[in-house]
Amino acid sequence: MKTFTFEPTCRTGKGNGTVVTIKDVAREAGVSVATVSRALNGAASVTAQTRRHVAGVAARLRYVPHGAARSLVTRRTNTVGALLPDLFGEFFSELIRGIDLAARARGLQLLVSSSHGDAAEAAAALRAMQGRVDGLLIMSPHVDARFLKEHLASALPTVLMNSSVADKDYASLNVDNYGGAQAMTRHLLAQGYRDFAFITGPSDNFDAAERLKGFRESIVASARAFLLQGDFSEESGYRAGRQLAAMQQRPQAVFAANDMMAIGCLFALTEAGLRVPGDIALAGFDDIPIARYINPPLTTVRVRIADLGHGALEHLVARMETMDPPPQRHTLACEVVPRASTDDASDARLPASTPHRP
Amino acid sequence: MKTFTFEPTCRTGKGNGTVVTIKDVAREAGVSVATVSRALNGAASVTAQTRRHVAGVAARLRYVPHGAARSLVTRRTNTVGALLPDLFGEFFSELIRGIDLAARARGLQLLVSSSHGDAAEAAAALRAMQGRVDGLLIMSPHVDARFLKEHLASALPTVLMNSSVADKDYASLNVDNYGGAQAMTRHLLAQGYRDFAFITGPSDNFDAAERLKGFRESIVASARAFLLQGDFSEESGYRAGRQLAAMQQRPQAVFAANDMMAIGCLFALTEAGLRVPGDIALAGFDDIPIARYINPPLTTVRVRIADLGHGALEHLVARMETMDPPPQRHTLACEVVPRASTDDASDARLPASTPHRP
DNA sequence: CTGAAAGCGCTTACAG
DNA sequence: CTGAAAGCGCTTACAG
Repeated sequence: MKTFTFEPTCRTGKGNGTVVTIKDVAREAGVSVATVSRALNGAASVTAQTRRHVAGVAARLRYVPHGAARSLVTRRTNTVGALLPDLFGEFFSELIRGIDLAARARGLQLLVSSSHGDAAEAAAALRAMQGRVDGLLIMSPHVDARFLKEHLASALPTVLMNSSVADKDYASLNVDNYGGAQAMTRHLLAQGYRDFAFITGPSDNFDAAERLKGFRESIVASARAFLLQGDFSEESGYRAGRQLAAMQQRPQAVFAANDMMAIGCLFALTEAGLRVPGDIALAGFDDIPIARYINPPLTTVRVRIADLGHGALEHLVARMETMDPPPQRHTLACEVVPRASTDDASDARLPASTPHRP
Repeated sequence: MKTFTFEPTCRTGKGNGTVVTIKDVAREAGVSVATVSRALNGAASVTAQTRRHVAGVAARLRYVPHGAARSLVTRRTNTVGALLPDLFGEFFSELIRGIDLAARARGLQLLVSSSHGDAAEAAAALRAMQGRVDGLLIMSPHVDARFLKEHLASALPTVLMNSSVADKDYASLNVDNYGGAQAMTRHLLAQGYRDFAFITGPSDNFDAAERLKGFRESIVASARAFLLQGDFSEESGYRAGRQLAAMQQRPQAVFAANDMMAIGCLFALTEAGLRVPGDIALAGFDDIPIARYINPPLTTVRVRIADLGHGALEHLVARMETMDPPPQRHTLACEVVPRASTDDASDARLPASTPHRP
């Protein structure tokens, strides 16, 4: 209530929208700013009575601490950054969700940044985040060990997600793309398929390379395989499917390096009058939600994407708490989900694929 | 190179990971911190030569400005916050993508927060963001005008997305749910359907209420309609579909308040041996990607979700630049996307739905 | 248990 | 064109 006549900005004014600071609260409450700080931050040394009083005044004034000021002195932002290549589609949706849930549980805010078309953009994004976060989660095809040494402050805790960086200085959490592709290949072999086509992902993509490697190294001597170049897009899968349909000697089974390509391929095959899996079996990788809904439902490798985000954040928190132990590289297992696209007899077929009158 | 023997923390040390500050750059460059600040921020008053020199030293030292310190003095964080109810699914994925793209283009960072199960959680999230962002994008079922007056600093620029808040004090951007439902209803009427079922969304959801209203107020006198309660989940759509299948007098067409319920409904209908649209037509709302891929492809109302995010951010930026004009309420149009689920003869059918041998 | 004071790393009038 | 100094809003030893 003590309003000074000539005070330029009405600091304690409850009328307009001027920012309320800790000083205003201290003045109103009749205590020092130190006491306000302690009371509001739950320091043990404050009387319960004082705490209540200060809290009441702060609430009445709608006081919100200035984050930057606090960060400046505490050296903590309570924020983690997530540097992602894109935000489009289910994959990133799930990834962010996993990260967000874990961050929330830890009381951390989440700063996101995406759409880095090239290394320069990624570097700019990295720069913009540094000095604003306590830790960093990075997923980017443009990022290698050299890039990180160049652009990342070594003091900033960081965890790489699905990264090809194998440098001892960086912690990471990767999906076991190799193991997943291997498991799928063995599954197909176990079903009796011996003649394969593999639709690859982009040649510069680490996930894609690992999946290809897992496939390649699991093919037994008695089987044959050839590659079709793709780029993870539905479009490229469609093109591959057209090629397959045009062949006179078609493979028995197609393994696409991701679900979107498998779906594109499926359209091309069906369009050409081929039945899946009757004429040709088809498998994907990722288990995106659509995989269950298409006709026939798609056999694929399930990647628990939200778990990747969650796990990476937990890993990051561990590093933020103590940078002492050397960075660790972790791997997240995936599993084969058998559905109708590789097996006519599968129970996994959805009712939608076998309509009949009652 | 001027290293002082007893300096406790090796500030200019390029060896370890201690934080480099503007002082270190100033000392190394042999200028004042003011000059470093000006040079790095592109002030016009600095010599090109000085600027180059300072920039070189800063780069060599891997200097990154401390965001909090800068924010404290500039009163800007260059960050906007997005308060969302959830991050699950295509809708939020697209929304965040739209926001992120627009924010990037404006050089703004994006702080996200989600998963507010109730008003208390939303309030906590709101609090945590204030004092850390220059503006706020809010989408939350728990937020009404009273909540905002209570928890939101009036000085913080804010834009509500898809909000029922009609208070003159708040800016907003809403999808035209009413108009979309109206357009779909008229489309179905134009196709000759006269007997409808409408599967509603959650009763406390604003989007759901607007869609229902749009449907209700567009039904002509010669048509009949009844409601089935849903909650936007696929599961609830499935239940509605079971109910429909069990009726002896089925409606000619079902309009679900969102695509996920339409998909659940489709499964139940197909499972019961009913053909869509032969026995019963089906329409949804949202045009999520799956809508195109199911069999038959789903007639729906397209909501340009990324545009909602993009538009809301642009609206917010406008308010951040000048709070002078009174808050405005904008609306984003949507459009009917006719597909096979309401029309056997539609060209929109995917090849996948008409397989045949060559 | 509380207060006065220093200081976090910046930017920006104010002089020169 | 550049520097010295004040100050942004907090927290935290340091005294009492």
